[in-house]
Amino acid sequence: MIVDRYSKRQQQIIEAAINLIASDGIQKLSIRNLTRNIGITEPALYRHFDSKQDLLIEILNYFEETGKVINDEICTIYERPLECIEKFLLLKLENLSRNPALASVIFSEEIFRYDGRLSKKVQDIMRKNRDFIEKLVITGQETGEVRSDIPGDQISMIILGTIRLLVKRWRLSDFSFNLEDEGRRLKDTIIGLISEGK
Amino acid sequence: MIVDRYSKRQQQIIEAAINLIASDGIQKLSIRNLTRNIGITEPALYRHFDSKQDLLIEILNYFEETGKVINDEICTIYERPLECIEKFLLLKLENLSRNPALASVIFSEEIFRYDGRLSKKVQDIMRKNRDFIEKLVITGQETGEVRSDIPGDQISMIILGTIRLLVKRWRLSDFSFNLEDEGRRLKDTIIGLISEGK
DNA sequence: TATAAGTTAGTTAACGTTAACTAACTTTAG
DNA sequence: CTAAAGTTAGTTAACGTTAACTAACTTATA
Repeated sequence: MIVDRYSKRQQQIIEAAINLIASDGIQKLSIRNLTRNIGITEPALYRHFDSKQDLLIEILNYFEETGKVINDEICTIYERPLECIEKFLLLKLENLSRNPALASVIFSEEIFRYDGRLSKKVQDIMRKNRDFIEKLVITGQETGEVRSDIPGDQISMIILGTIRLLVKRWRLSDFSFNLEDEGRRLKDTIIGLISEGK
Repeated sequence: MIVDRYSKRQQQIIEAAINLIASDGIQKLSIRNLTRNIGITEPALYRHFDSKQDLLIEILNYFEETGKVINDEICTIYERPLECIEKFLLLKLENLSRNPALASVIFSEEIFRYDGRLSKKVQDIMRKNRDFIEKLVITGQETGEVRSDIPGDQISMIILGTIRLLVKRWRLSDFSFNLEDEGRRLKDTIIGLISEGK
């Protein structure tokens, strides 16, 4: 799993960290916690990662890469922009559903805020999704699939903002509802809302 | 300012805390920081608040109360639900614009996540806004002002989610754009989108 | 047998909080 | 009206805990 540029132990550490983040939130992730969970001592971790920051960066990298895989996949399989937006939403929701830790990480900008490298990375990930959707919306407006009476950046803000809030509520409710089901309903509404003509 | 149930010193502490939160984020707010900023020693703070948690609760109370004042004001001045939603958005954006710390607090659920009292309070505040908008949307649908082809809860999610994302971007960009201007544009779009007929 | 991966036993820095005490007021009592 | 008693708001010094991290030594592996 994950990526082959990591050793077995590194993969194990990253996976354990993700699981801990998923269950207890990112700010409960300490080296103590993490290493105890794996069954090694704290200093042993430093044989595999130079610092906690480095470990967190690798976790963010992992999520960034899986996100990229999703986006690339969409582009090769589907052609119509509106269809791509639809698939984007479905795949992202599915991905979050399977990796609740990702929801924790997505909403941790506040925690990373004053760590330059980490907050830059989180913002990068956000920006990539934003750019991806915004481009789809704009080409959709050019092909006439997406309504043109609203600026593309606003449409993308509506799409991402709405989904983000759904995910936030899912997380705050301790994942108590089915994200994919609710997301599908919301996706249908959003697609209907931004389509040209009725 | 604030409320008269606090002493001068308590008000000063609360205000200083809000300013520190605005500039450095909520998780940089330590008793050390705060008291140094005011010019008293750490233990002196405990003459005015029993614990840090108590202080944070009071800060949240303050924001909750100003939010309530806004909502009550809207209800007495305006009648048409759509008009109320419009004013709600404008007043909230104005309030955030004047109190950037509020944006920090709004997005700190992740930090409070494992403090029962604090996370409950934050969720209360979120829920109040949600209920307020959802009710307006539903009565708007009944009076025929708001489109009825989309469930009310979804419309309220679109409204709040979109605005939330705008505020989040404003915060992540270090308040680098004019929130009220951008918000007004977005508000017009949202109102157009949810109005019945075109 | 050298190196990778682990251990024990620490370090430094920060956190919220408390104990013990004091200067400067205000209130009460003789 | 003055002196004792009490209150308010502050001080210094320290507490116990936790955080990330490290130096030095040991074990396991290729």
